[in-house]
Amino acid sequence: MSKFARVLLDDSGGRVFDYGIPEAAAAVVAVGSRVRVPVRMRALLGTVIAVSETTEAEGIREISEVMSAEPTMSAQLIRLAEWVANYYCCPLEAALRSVLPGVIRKAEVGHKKRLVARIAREVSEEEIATIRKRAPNQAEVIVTLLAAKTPMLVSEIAEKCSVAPQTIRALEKKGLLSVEPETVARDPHGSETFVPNSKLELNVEQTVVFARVLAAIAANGLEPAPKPMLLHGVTGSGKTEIYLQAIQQVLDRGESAILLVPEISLTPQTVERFKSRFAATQHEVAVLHSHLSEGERHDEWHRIRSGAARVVIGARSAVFAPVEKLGIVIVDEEHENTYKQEEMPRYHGRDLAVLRGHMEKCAVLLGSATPSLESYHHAVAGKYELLRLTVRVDDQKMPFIRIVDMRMEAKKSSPIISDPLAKAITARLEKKEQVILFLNRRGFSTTLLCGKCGYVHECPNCSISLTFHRAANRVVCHMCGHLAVAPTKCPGCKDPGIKYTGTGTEKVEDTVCKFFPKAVVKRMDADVMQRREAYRETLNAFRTGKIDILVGTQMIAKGLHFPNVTLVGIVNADMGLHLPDFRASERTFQLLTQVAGRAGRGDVEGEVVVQSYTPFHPAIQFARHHDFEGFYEQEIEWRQKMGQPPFTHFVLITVRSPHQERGRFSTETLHRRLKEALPKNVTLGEFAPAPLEKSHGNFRFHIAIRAHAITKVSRMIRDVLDKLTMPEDVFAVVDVDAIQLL
DNA sequence: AGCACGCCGACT
DNA sequence: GTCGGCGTGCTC
Repeated sequence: MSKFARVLLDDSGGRVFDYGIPEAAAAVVAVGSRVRVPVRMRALLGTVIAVSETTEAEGIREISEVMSAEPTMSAQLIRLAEWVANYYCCPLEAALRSVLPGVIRKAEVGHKKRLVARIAREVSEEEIATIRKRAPNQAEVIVTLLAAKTPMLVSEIAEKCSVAPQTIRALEKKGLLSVEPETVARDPHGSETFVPNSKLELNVEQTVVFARVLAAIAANGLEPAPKPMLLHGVTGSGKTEIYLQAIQQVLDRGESAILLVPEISLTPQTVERFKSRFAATQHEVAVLHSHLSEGERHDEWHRIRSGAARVVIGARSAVFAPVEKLGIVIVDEEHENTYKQEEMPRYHGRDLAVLRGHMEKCAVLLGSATPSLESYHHAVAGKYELLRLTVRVDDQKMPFIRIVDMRMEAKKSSPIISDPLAKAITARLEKKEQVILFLNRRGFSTTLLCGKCGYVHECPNCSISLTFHRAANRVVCHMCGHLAVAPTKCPGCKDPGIKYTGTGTEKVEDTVCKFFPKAVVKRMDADVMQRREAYRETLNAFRTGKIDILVGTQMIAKGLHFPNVTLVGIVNADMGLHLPDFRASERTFQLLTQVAGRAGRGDVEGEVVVQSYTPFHPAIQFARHHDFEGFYEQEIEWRQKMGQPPFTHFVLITVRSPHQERGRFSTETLHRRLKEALPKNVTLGEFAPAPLEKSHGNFRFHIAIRAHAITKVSRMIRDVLDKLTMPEDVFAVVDVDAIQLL
C-alpha cells in the first residue's frame, strides 16, 4: 500500500496536486521534501506539503525525482508558512518563498567547490630527501603540508611554494597526496579575526531578569510552551548582555538560538560583538540579511541547516532560519516597524517569532526600551511575562529633557536652532563635549512654493511636494526618486520669487555652521552616506572626537553610543505627529525616547532639548518624563475607545492603478462585494482615496477593515478577490496588521 | 505560471 | 484549404 504526497508546484499559480510516492522513495519523501513531478508534458519542481494514505484525485502520476535525501524544510517550517498564508492573506507559494531562499530552491548555485590537498600517507624524512634530489618543488610542497598539519587549498599551496598545480598533481599520482574537490564555505566575515570577549557581570536587576529567562529556557520542550517574555529595559540598561548570556545558556543545552535585529542595526559592530563572544566557546554564528550575495546566503543557510552554526543573527526573514532544536528566539527592539515586511507575504517578524516559539515550545524574548502597545498590552494582560530593567548599567541618570515651545521661540530667534538650543550647544562645545542634532528629513527645504500664484512644485508621479537638495542643486521626490534641476523661477507663472520653505538636514547643517563657525559639523543621512565606507568613516571620526556636532536623520537615532555626547537636540519633534495614522503618537514617543537615549552615556549627565510647536502633546510630555507606563495608560485607553489595535486587527486593502477612474471603479466594486461577504461583527470602512493619493504614477484607494478573528476574515477577503476580475492595470494588495497606513 | 486546445481572419 | 492570432481553462 503506497502513500500519496500533496505537492505545491513552484510556478503553478498556487495549485496543489497529489502524486504517488514510488516504493523506492517511500523512506525519503516527507513533508518539506523538494521533488520533481510530471505535469502534462513537463517535469516541474515542487514542495511536498502533506503526506497521506489516500487521495481523491484521479489519474495519479508518480513523483519522478526526490531532490535530496532529507526534507529541505522541516514540517514545522511548512506549518509556519501555512499559518503565514492563512493569516496574511497570501498564497502558500508566496509564504514558502520566504521560508526557503531562492538560491536554495533553485538548487543551481552549488556549494563553492575548491580543490583541497591533504597528505595521503606517512612520509618519512628519507623519502622527502629522495624526492628533493629529483624534484625540489615537490619536496617543498610536502614539507609545507606537513608543517601546516591541516589540508590546504591547492591554489594556496601553489602560491606559497610558487609551484605549478602540476607539481601537486604529480604528488597525487605518486600516492603521497590526495586531491579532492571540497566545499568551502564563504564566510562573509571570514577575513576578520575575533578577539574573544567574555561575559560581563550582571547588576542586581539584570540578575533577576536573567533568572526568569533561565527559567523559561529550562522549560523548553515541556508542556505548556513557556510564555513569551517582554523585556522592557530603558536605553543603556544592558539588554544585549542578557541576550548574549541567554544564548550561551541555550548553546550549553545543545540547542540553537535566533536573534532578530532591525536591518539597520545589523552593522559590522553588532555582528562583531556576537561573533567575538561566541568565538570563546567555538560556536559559529551565522548572519542573514538582505545584502548577502546569493552565494553567501546559500552558504549561511547550509551552515545553519547542517547545525554547524547554532546562533543565527538576522533581520526579519531570519525568523525562518532552518535551525533544529530551537532553544530561544530573541527579538531586539521589538517595536521597530522594519519587522513588518512591506511586500508579499506581509508578515511581522516579531509576531512570527512568538508563533514559532510557541510551535517549537521554546523561550521567546522580546526586548525594547519603548515596547509596542501591542506587546505591552499582552504583557499587562498576562499573555506575556513582563521583565523590567529600570536603571542604566553604569548607574547613569536618565538624561534631562527640556522642551522648547517653538510657538514663542521661533518668532524670537531661529525656527531651526532656537535660543535655548543654541545656548545649550555653546555650553557643551566650551566643555569639549559632543552634540547630536536630529531631524527626520533629508534635503534642504521640503517645499517649493510660489508666493505669487501659489504654485507648489509637486512630483509628477506622486502626490507629495519635491524636496530641494542644495548640495546637488536638484529637486527630488522622496517617494519615487524623481529628479529635476531646481527651478530658479516659478514653473507656473515664471515669477522669479519662488520660495523654499520647510526644513531638512541640509538646512540644519547650514544653519549650525553659521551659528557655530568654529565647530566641526558633519551631516549624516542617506544622501551623504551613499558610499559604503562613508558611514564607518563618519562614525569613527565622531567617536574619536574629530567632529563636534553631528546632524542627521533616523540613521543616528538607533543604538549608536558615544560616551562624549552629552547633548541631543531634536529640531522638530512634531514631524509625523499629525499624520493620518493612529500610531502617530506612539511613533513620536518611541522616536523621542530612542533619540534621547543617545545622550549621556559617559560620566556626564546627558541633556536633551526638544523643539516643538505642540509642547503639551502627551507623546512629548511622557517622553520628557521618561514615563513609558504613563504614555501606555493614556494611549491604550484611547485605542480601546476607538476600537483600534491592539483591541482589533487592522486590515488595509490598497487598490492602485495608473488610471484614476478605473481604480476608483474597481475599489467601489470590491467594497460592495466585501460588504456582502463579511459578517456584521467585522467593521468595514468606507472606501476612500489613500492619504498618499498618488505614488509612483499610481492612483491609490483604501478600504480599511477592523476585525477580531483575522484568519476567517483573511479567508473571506481572499475568496472575494479570487472571484473578482479586475482590469489589467488595477492591482489590489491586502495588508493584515498594516503598519504603513499612507 | 505555462501550455494545449480551440475558434476566427489572412495567405501561399 | 492552412497558418497563426490570442482567449479560455486545465494541470494530480
